[in-house]
Amino acid sequence: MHRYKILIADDHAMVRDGVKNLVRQSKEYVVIGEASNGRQAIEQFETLAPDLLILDISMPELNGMEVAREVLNKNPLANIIILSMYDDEEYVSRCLEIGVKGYVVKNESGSELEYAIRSVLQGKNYFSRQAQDVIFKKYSHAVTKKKQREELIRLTPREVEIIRLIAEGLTSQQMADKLFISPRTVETHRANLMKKVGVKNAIELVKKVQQLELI
Amino acid sequence: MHRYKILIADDHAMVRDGVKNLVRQSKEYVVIGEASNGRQAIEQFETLAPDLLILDISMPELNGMEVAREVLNKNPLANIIILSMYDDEEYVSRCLEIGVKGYVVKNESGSELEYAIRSVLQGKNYFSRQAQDVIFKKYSHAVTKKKQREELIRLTPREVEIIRLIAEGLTSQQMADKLFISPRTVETHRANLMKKVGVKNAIELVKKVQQLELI
DNA sequence: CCCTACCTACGTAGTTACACGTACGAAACC
DNA sequence: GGTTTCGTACGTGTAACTACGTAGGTAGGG
Repeated sequence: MHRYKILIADDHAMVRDGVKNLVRQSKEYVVIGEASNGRQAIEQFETLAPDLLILDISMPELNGMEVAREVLNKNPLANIIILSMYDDEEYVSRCLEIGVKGYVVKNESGSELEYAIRSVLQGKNYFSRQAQDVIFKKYSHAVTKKKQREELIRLTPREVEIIRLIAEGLTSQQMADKLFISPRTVETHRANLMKKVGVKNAIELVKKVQQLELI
Repeated sequence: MHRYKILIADDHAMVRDGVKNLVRQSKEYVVIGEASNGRQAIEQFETLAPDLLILDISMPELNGMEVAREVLNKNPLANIIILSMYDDEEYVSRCLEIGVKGYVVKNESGSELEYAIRSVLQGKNYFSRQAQDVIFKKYSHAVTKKKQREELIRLTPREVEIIRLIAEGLTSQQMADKLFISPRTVETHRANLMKKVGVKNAIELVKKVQQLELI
């Protein structure tokens, strides 16, 4: 019978034992190795070729994220779950960027990790609720900020139309042809827009608008 | 004893009953009204002034999101939870933008809604796991796409430097002064950048780079 | 009826960007 | 030792943008 091979890296034996116990409950998984620092984790990953690597985020030598980055550099398809004490936004974002498949905050229940393991081995991502929360907050902050700024700078419908075309890279002449107005009118709108937004050329204008529009 | 007043709007009596039952289990809440369409929901909200409005997303007359928008327009501090069959990305995003405090997918367990009610009345937001998932996916897609594209279009360090300055709205002359190089050199870089990225002017260039950089 | 906001349009003059090239030295890579 | 990549630099001509104005018509609200 095939069992998924799991490698655990954490500098606290107690945590490793906890994970081992959890994993042992299911016949589908087997822990084939342990590491207590980042350097070891990388070495063992290469010799043991596990199906899943569970990494504590804080370890001596190399921390979990650094290990993840190195492992994923050589093996982009590696399955990695990060265990962390913190649901720090910076950590979560960076883990996402690095490409780890799971992020579990330690104070969640054990079943959280269990579920994460199952999901990741099925090819899905699993970021625990708290980890998602931080991204969610980031996102909703962005959305509300967007609204606030939209209210600060009020553009007329025509101006919105114009600025979209500017952002698409059209010249005044092209916009004029498209809107059946004089290129001079387009330039007036452009000038008004720049004045409203408080910038001094079209480049900054587009940049500003891009920022307000969605980011 | 003070009880939080709740107004329920859903076109299915069964759902309303379900919610009522759920709410009745706690002495802290009381359902003070029901509506079976969007128009009614708004009217009742204004006459009853509930502490919390639970809105089904699909209703005759006005749907839940439209109701939410109207109510929040007049009363920006209103507490609103949206109930939905779908974890559609579009819905979730729009609800966030509108400013609802909670979004619960109906096939989640009842305790999900219970928790949402509690959270929202405590002043927190609550978007159920599935709803967060869509935002999460959106975000992680963005992150991985960013990485992919970064690899597709490889810029030299100097080019990165130049493009940042372009994005700040500097003219070629200003960049030249800043970098102690000829303005013609700056223009060469600019031209190379436009060629690499595949656009035809600085505006599009900045727009493109903005997109790749974070969104 | 007045006032404000909006869309429209123009003039002049100066600045900047863009397209099309070419070219050379340094460093890195094969 | 050749090739590629990168950063540097220039010329010329056209197109586009920007700054500074002015100004008429229309729709809506007070």
